[in-house]
Amino acid sequence: MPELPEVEVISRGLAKALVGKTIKSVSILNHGTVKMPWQIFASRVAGCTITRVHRRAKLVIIDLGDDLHITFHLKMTGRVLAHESATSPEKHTRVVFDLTDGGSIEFHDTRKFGEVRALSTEELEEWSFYRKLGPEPLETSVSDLAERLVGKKANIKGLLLNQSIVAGIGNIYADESLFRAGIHPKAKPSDLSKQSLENLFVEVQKVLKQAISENGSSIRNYVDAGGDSGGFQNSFKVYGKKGELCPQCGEQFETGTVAGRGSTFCAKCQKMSD
DNA sequence: AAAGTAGCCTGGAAGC
DNA sequence: TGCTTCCAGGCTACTT
Repeated sequence: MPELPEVEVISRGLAKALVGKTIKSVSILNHGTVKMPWQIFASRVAGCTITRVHRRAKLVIIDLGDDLHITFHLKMTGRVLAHESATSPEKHTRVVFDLTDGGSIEFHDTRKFGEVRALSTEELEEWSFYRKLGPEPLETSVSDLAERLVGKKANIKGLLLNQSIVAGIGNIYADESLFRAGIHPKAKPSDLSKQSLENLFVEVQKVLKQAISENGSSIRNYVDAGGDSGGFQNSFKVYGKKGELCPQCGEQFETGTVAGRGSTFCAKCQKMSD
């Protein structure tokens, strides 16, 4: 499931491949993927030239000039692929943007959770999901990030996953950051010092940066814009390590549901309070 | 206010 | 072997 690092890597790859290219036409193979009237979507993007590709939270955003933006939310299994020449759609290809140079952009999504839109700048800024997004964790100081959690009584993992508090963190990087910071996923910020919360975000930033530098994590079916896998999954310390032993203390990792998600953690190394 | 859960989807793994 | 069940999880909507 692509999170901030994977979406960042995809966006950078798409930017290299696509800026300056022009969309000729669109084929919508699964109408449910396009979260707006499909005729409007198709007519808006046809003939437009790609000026920039970037990321906000877990959204890939392709700018078509100053006032039109294609947004892709990959959810669990979405992929955005840039092809240099004609390719035939696969079973799970949902939307194809044909380019005037013979290439294409393919939105591939096994489970159909992914969402694609083409919005004006005003529509984008008024979109409730977009409007509520919290700050980017790599563009905000750990002090400011920690301040958003201070005193809260909900479990900390749920807060990290809440996109309106901090944008871009999902289950993998939440578990990894909490383990590295030595904080239990069910700990409450109200039981932790500001110092501990700042340290958590130091670890969040380190983990996200390392994952980006290793081209993201490939579990299940993540691939970048060119179809290549990432390498950060080899650096996981807790995520998906159910039944294994903690490398720090040797105790067996615990697993359970926290904030509605599968969670793995070390009950000995990860504290509930300061 | 906050926490829990169903639902959206599919395929791969596990269980029988 | 082949069937059924479970599980993965980002996000919304609804309930407690």
